[in-house]
Amino acid sequence: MTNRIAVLLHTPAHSQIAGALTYLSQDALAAGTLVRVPLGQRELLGVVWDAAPVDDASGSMDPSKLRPVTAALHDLPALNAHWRALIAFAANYYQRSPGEVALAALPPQLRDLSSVQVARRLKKTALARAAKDQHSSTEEANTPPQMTTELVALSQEQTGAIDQFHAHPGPFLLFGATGSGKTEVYLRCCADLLGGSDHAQVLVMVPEINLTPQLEERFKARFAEQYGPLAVVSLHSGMTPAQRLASWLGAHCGAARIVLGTRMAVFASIPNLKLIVVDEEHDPSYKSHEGARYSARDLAIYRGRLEGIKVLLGSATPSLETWYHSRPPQEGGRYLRLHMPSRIGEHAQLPLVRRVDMNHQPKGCVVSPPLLAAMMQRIAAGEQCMVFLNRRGYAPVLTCDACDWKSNCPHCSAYRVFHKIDRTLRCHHCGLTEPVPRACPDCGNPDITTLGRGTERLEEQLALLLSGVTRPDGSAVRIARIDADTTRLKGALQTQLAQVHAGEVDVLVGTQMIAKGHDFRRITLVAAINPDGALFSSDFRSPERLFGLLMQAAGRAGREASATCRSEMWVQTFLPTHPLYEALKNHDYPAFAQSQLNERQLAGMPPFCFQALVRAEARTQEAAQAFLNLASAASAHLPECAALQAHITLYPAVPMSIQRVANVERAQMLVESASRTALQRFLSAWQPVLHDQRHQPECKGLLRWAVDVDPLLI
DNA sequence: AGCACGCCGACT
DNA sequence: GTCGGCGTGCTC
Repeated sequence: MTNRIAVLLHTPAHSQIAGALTYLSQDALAAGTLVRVPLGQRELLGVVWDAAPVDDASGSMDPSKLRPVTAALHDLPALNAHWRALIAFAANYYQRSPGEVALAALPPQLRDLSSVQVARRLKKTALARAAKDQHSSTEEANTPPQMTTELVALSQEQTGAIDQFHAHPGPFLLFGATGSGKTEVYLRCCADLLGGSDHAQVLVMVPEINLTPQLEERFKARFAEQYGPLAVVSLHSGMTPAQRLASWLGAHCGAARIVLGTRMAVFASIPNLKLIVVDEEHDPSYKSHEGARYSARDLAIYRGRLEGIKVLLGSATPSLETWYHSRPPQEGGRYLRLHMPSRIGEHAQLPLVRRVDMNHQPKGCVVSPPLLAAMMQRIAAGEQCMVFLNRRGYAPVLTCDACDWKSNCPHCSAYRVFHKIDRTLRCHHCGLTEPVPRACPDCGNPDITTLGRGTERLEEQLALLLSGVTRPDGSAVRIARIDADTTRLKGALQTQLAQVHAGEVDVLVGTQMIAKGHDFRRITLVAAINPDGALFSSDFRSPERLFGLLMQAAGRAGREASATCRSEMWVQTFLPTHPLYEALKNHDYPAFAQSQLNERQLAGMPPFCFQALVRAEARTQEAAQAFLNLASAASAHLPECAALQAHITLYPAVPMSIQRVANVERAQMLVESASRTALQRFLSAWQPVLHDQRHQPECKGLLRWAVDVDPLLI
């Protein structure tokens, strides 16, 4: 037992065991080797870490207390230096322990399997690989590759983008309008790099795989043929543990040439990685909301630089951060912008954006008369309409006219939403569901009325408003609704989408769920019922998200619209001259982005500053805020923090916008700096101070806290 | 993070 | 008398 081995385990960022723990081993185990080790009463999976300096924490520990490694998973190749560097960076940047990040990046089932079981799974993968090799060699022998893949002709813009991709090191922003053929560019870039060397692998990330089955299908269709069915694997949380393990092993052992996944895939072990594609890079689901709050898009950029490979981000409405990074190089831009402004196809016109000034419509109307008339016309012509409203349920609040009672949630600082279908009041934050009371619980008044409207009520209202309209064959209008309520059951979304595609629906009502990723070719009219809310939000990223959503929704419209009848995007608004809608009308993302960037620069907001948020949850709001404010004050007494004070702004603790969820009080504190490194150094030095505040008497009732670096929601 | 140990309230 | 709440502390 001569070798001392540093091992990462799933342990939290502070406490006394945040770093690697030291174990003894007969053999010298290479860094990246997976091992099973004892910790207290348990046996855990660990990753052998790069040798620590001699005087690390274990140096001060009694050597006789060191315990031996139980077993090493020698059948599994060690995780390589690039992977370890990515884990180390992510842990450091997002203020978590390397052990937590490393172990969370491995398939969960690996934790439960013995070394023998792992060897068995691996053999399966190896056999599969052998079968695949045979498959591809016979393919190659029998048919030349160009015969097996039907390549569509590229547009001039696509060719230009691909040429630039090859000529430059990247990273790239593929800024392409909806329908400009971004996916084909991804496919070509992947194909080119996969063909460049025998074992090359690519990683393709998508926001949510269940929302983009079309992309997955296209990649499978294109590459399974060429490299065998096992060469394309998926990696996302919807998979069973066994599937995830199989995919992960495929990627790790090199059999999988194309790894397709959600944000978690950025941590996959892909030894011969040559390219990372991040589709819809602006999508907020690339940011993790629990555990280490990482941004998979940002880590993709880092990983690309680390491995010396290309990274291709794609979007029609990039995040302002990415847009800013892709400004011209002479202005300091670090990403190369590849522009594809045109839609492909015969009737490739962008939809006409029409703004309805709701100030001049009948008071209280939901669907304005001109929009209703336009929808009727489309339905009569046999075309489809899509209407969206970002609120599900029937009405967001119930209220008593007599005493001003409102349908508050007893456990959250939010209203419970009225769902007419089962006459319940449901809290969308804690899930509490109760039947609607017969009368006002406070004063007994039987007249309880609804305030506002959700998709359920909109669907009902549209059914009424459109009841007199008939389709070309004389039958009645068919209305369908898609939101989190109608798609709760597994597979329900796919079924409902199929109905829309099959033309069994004339009017589709839904939340923003329907605006994302789906290609409804027969829809020629898209309408946003009440999008103004985002313009008044306290979240400075709201306009950016709204613009993206409306652009995306507009992109749904009318890829099959006839030349004589152009497709339309309708926006009902009380602010028709707002610059956001002005830019939308012109389909001018660059103008919108520039105006937003100007505002952000003036206000000193990201990307012109860097932020971190400390969130605290406690039994009482006082305890949550006391914890944050005490930690803030204590930082002044810590030399490392005090030295950075000039570059750091610490804001006072404030309640979160939804202050209480499930009887837990929530508060947050913003930390800001013009320098990313200053913020990083501050947070690292501050971490132990934050941890120590737990013991203060004022913090009694504190439940948990977490640091969120580069938060999306402020 | 788990999992012990440990010390106070309502039940077989 | 025990079952069980979660508060503190420890794990190489």
